Amino acid sequence: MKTPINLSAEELAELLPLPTAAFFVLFALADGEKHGYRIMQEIRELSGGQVNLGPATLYTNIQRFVAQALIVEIESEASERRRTYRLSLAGGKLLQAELRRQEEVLKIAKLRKLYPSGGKP
Amino acid sequence: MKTPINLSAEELAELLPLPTAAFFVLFALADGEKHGYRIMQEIRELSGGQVNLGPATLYTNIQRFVAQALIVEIESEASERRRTYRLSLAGGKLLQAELRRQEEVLKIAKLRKLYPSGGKP
DNA sequence: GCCACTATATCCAAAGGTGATATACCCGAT
DNA sequence: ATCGGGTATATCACCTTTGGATATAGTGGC
Repeated sequence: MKTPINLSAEELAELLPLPTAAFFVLFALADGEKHGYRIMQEIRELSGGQVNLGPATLYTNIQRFVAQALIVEIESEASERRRTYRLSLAGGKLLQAELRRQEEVLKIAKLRKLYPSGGKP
Repeated sequence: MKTPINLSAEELAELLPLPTAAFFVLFALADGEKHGYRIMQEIRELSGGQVNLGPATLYTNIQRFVAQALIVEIESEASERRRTYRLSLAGGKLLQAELRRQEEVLKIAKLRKLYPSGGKP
């Protein structure tokens, strides 16, 4: 898997909706570069402990994203034992598309008054 | 699979986050009872064609939800060839919990200004 | 009579997720 | 100094979820 493939816009659209674990990996990287283990911690924190990736889920997702060129490994940090990643342009676009998709769903949910969205208490 | 099990609150919480297909099945039922095929159409419409369940995904999800007593089969409609379902109380609670979870994520995304959320056009 | 659509159901393979296990480094406490 | 816990990456084997294909059958238009 040495050749990252640059996905077209159509191929990017076909990745939607993202599975939860995949979404959170991109989401965790959205506010800056991180190494794998840090991504895992971030996801646990972001989700209030509700989403907890095991190492298998984490690293297979990272490897897939690197192969798809949605995230990029960068050489920073003197520490040899860490591999640090950041979102690529395509990865950022994909994340935004997914967030927009999710917002559409919540809009419909609010219109249908499906849940007490902290409107006014 | 003749015995639907009533899940406790803890068991319900462990189902979060819901996989996309499972979420949409509950979501499609939120505004009223529907039969299987209608659920499928509703999901396609709700998602602007982005989510398209195959029959296997649809019916295995329905069967699982019935077994978990998250949806209930009801006898309405003279038509014999349709099986109509509605959300159970537990199913409704689960859907709301999932919607709340998703909203939390989007709140964080907005705080981090990760995407141009259609603020005011 | 035929075709497209509605409707449910199952088979099978592919994709995705998870716990267990392994390796190894770092650091603080005993 | 060493022991244990946390950091860090990686893979295995199993399971769940998903999706395309296939099957069956009723309905409605033309």
